[in-house]
Amino acid sequence: MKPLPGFRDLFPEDFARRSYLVGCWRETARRYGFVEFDGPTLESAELYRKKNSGGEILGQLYGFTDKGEREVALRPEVTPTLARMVAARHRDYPKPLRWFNVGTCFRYERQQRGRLREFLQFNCDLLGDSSPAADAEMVALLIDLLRSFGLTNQDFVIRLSNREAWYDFLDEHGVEKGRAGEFLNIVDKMEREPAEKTEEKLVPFGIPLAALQSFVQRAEIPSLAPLLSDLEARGLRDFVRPDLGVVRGLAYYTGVVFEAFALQGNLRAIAGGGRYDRLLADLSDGSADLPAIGFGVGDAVLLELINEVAAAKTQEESALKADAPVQIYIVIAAEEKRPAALALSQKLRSEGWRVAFPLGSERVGKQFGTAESAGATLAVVIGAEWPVVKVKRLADRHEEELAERDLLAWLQENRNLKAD
RNA sequence: GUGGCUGUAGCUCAAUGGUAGAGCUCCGGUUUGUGGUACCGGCUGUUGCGGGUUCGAGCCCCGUCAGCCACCCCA
Repeated sequence: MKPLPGFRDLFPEDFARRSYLVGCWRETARRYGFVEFDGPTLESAELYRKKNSGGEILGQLYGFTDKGEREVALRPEVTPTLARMVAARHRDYPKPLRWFNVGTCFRYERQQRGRLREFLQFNCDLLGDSSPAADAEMVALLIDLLRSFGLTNQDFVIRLSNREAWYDFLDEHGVEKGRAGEFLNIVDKMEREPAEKTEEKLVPFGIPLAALQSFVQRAEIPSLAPLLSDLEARGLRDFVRPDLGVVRGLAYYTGVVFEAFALQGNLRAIAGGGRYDRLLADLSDGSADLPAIGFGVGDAVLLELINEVAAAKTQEESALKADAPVQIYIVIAAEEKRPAALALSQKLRSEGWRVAFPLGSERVGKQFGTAESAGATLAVVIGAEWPVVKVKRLADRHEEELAERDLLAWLQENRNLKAD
C-alpha cells in the first residue's frame, strides 16, 4: 500500500523539515503583527464557484458529493474561507486585520516535482486597508519571509504588477469592462506562447500586438510608484521588479498582483498574491465590504528551493541539528544503577531537557553510538562511581566528573548547550 | 487532461533471452565502562501488477498502475 498519487507520507526527517518551514513562517508573520487563524479543510463547492476563485482552479477542485447529497470540495486555497470568516465577524476586530494561516490545501492535478495534490500553504492577508502602504507591508512581509530561510535577492525576485494599469489600458482601447477577464488571460499566457497565437487572440479586441508589447515593456508604471517608493524606504527595492506581464490566474484580483520567482533553476513561482478588494462584498452579498490583499506560499517549492541554495540549506541543517530529538543521553554503565538513572532522567526532563537512555542492558560503546545518532550534545554516564557522574560533550569528547547533585547547576552554566 | 522516459532488496544500482547480485542502511559481533573510520557475520526480493511470445523472460511484445520530465497551470 502506498499513499495516493500526489499525497505524501511524512516520516520524522520529512516532518522535521516541515516544522522548520512552518516555524519560519510563523516567526516572520508574528514579527509583522499577524495573528493565526484556521478554517475548515472541507467546504461547500459553491464557495469556490460563486463568482470568485474562478479560472483554472475550478477544474482542479478536489470535490465530491457527501452522504448528505451536498456538493463539497477540499479547499484548493484558503482565501475564500478567510473572506467568508472575515465577512461574518469583521466588526469584532479593529482594522486593519492582519491574519495568517498555515494549512493543508488540495488540488486535483497531475503531480510533478514541487506540485502535489495535497500541500501545505502559508497564507497571509491584510484586510481593511486599500492603501499602497498596505500593499508595501505585504510585499515586505513576503520578502522577509523568504529571507528568513537564508535566501537573498540573488536567489529570488518579486515581480510586481497592477491590474488597474490593464483596466486603464482596456479603457483607452475602448474595450468594455466585462471582457477584462478574458483579456487578462491572454496577457497571462503571452510570455509562454508564440507571438502569432497572442496576435490571433487579440483580434476580437481590436488591439494590435505591438500596442500590448510596448505597454508591457514600458519603464514607468505610475500606479506602482507609491508602492515602490515605500519599499525603497524600507531598503527592499532590490528585491522587486515591476512587470506588467504578471496578472495572475485567479479571477478575484483587482489591483496590485505579485509573484515570487526563483532566479536559478526552473522552479515555478514560489509565492503569489494580490489585492482582492471586492471578494468580501461578493461573498457576503454586500454586507461586508472590506478591501484586502494577501499572498500564499507553498511548502513543496520552497523546500526544493532551499535544497538548491547552499546558504539556505546550511541554515536549515543547523536549525535541524539544534532541534535534535535528544539533547542529553544517559549512559547506564552499571545496570544496578538504573534506578538512579531513571530518577535523573525524569528530573532533567522536568527541567525541559530532551533526554533518552537505553531501555535495556546495553554495551557502553553501543550506548554512545545511540547518543551520537540521536543528535545528543551531552552524555551523562551513570556507573559504579555514583553519586559521582561523568558528563561528556559528544562533539569534542571532553569529559568531566561531578557530583550528581551539582549536575543541574552545571547544566545551567552550560545553558548554551541546550539548543532550543 | 496530452506526450516522452523509467519501474530489480528499505535506499542507490548491476545482471550477452539461460540458477537474481553488489554497495549503503539496518541488526549482531570484534572477550564484557566510552561513540562517527576499520574488520567479521546476518536479514530482506512474488524483478510494480496482469497477460502474451519462447524449451526458457528481470531482459522481447501488449495492457495497467506508479514515478520522473515536458505541456497545462500553479504553491
